[in-house]
Amino acid sequence: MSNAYNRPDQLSPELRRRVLETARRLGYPGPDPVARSLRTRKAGAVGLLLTENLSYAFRDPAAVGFLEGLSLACEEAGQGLLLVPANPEREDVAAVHRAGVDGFVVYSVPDDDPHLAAVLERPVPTVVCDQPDVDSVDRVGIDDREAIAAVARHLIELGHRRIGVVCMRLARDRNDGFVSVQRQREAHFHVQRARLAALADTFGAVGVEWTNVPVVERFDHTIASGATAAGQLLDRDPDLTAIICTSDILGLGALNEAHRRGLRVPQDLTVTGFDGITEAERAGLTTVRQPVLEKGRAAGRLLMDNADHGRPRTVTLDTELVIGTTAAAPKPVDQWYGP
Amino acid sequence: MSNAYNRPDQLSPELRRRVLETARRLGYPGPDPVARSLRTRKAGAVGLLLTENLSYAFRDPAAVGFLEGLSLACEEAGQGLLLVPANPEREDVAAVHRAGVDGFVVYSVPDDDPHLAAVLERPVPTVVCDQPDVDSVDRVGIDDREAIAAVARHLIELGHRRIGVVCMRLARDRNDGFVSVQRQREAHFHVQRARLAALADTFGAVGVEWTNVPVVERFDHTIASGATAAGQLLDRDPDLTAIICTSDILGLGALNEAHRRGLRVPQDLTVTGFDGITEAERAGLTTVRQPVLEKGRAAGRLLMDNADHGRPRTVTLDTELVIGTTAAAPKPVDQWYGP
DNA sequence: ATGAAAGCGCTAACAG
DNA sequence: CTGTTAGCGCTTTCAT
Repeated sequence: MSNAYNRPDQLSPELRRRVLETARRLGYPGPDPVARSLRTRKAGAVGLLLTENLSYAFRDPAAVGFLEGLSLACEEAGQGLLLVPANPEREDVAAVHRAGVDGFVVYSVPDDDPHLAAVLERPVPTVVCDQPDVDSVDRVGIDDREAIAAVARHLIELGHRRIGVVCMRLARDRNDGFVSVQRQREAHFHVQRARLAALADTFGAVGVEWTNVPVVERFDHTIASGATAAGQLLDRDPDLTAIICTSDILGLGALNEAHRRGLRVPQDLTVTGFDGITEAERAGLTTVRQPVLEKGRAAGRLLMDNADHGRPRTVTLDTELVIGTTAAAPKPVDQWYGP
Repeated sequence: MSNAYNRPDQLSPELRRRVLETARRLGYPGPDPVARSLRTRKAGAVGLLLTENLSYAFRDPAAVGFLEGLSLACEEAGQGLLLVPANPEREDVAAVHRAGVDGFVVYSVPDDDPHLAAVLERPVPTVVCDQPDVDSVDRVGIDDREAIAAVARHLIELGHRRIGVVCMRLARDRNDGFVSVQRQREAHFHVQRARLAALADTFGAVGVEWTNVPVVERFDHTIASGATAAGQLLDRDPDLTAIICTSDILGLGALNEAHRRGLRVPQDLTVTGFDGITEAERAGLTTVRQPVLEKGRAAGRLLMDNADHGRPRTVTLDTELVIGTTAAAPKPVDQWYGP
């Protein structure tokens, strides 16, 4: 009977037909997938853990791109994709425990997130992407330091020395405002930490004292947040010649705020982003393009490719500096004040 | 032991702590979610079936909106969301059988899709959204006939009589080109069928012979498809004064094609869409706004709201005609030729 | 508070 | 080709 459903080749087509028909007549709804999974030890699905509310994944274009890539890989392998409802507000890890999956992909999660810990305790393979800085687990990402250093070098060449930074959340607690150097260094989001460190190094190398560089953090990753963050920077230091944002979404917000204040971009203010989302390229934002779709696909393939790897594998994807129309040399007057 | 994990209240905290610690020391990874699901008869997840390749769901803004709403509802209920990899090319229904879920949401699927049939055979509740025209199952959608009739009336008032239509795929077979009235009537995608029928009725009421109205179908739902479809219409009948598209994506393509041909919109050609996606509203497309996010949320809530309903429930959401800048009265010269 | 046992529905292995 | 059986890991019930 089981064979009729699972091994069409093991019995005659005629018999199979008869069995199936009888089963249907008896109201048998087909094999229970859960019982089957228990027996075969295969759930046929990949779990995805995000730090944000589930719905956020569909609002952030970069996350959507990642999901598209991941779903592509799942489709190739005939696996389902289970979005795990891990609300970051609550510490409720139960959803991770309840997920019937053969493996996890963890995307954009702080390294001290209890959900991440719960995933790592599960006896299934895991691939982390971007944020978590976890040992002994497969990982896919980009070279965040080098990627944003390219932006920094570009601005340095243009002559910018008086800069401000807008970054995404650095830890699980909400901290909308200026960020101490200590908080930067202790950031639990690996990507943000790496980008800030690289900016500090690169600008430090040309004599910019990083402790004097204002960095503003935003918990919510929205265009509106980017705008208020840029406003905060400009309020404190109206002489900034450039605002570096660690994401395009924030960068688009900074652009809006500049326009709102009557600042011309790039004549009066340079703005940069990070990610290379469509909206940003359309706005001409100078940014770093990263292959978000490829990241998702690579993560999925790594997970599904069951070559039992002795040591954790790492996939590092390429990025590209995109010169848009939002960065230019600072106005001469600014350079007279400069260091 | 089971109690230690599931009923913290049934035993002393001290004991619980001890049990858990011992378990961990023994390398026990926590209760197996699949075995638990088998026993409790709850998978803790909702399955989503789409007719397209999984990854398509992340490329179409309307689908993304639907997913956002659905994930919102899942999150509320603490349920996971399992994207079922149902490749429409293959007839492989196994993925539906393997899905360990407590219910299904079916979105944008033709009424003769074998995946849909497989879902309906599973002994779990199901909610269909938009496309499938299935009896005795909960449904959420909009009044497609009335929604597009509003567009038709608007164009009629403006004076358009010589129109063409671009629609999405009408059945599972690829048919990129003009559509016979019969194929329109037999369309397996309920939404497309309803919209075409409403257009026929509304224009028919003012004396436009529907058999003379060219309708072009596209299998792929992309901007590029919309462009070539519009081109096909204009090639056959350069005197068209308006092109009605059954989606914004197609409408954006039609807009592109018009520009490419040097046709001014709306002076030389009127173009309309359907959905109300952001990109369309930004382009000023005259369209019908439908609450895609609400549709997803409503579908999820309907599914999760376990009030055992005697009869199937239906949720019909409101739509709104959005007057953009892509529709205007046809040029006088056209009217001279008109019927 | 703890232990023992039944059984969820299936698949894989083996005997006929 | 067909029928029988053990057991996947859990939760629940009942007995101690």
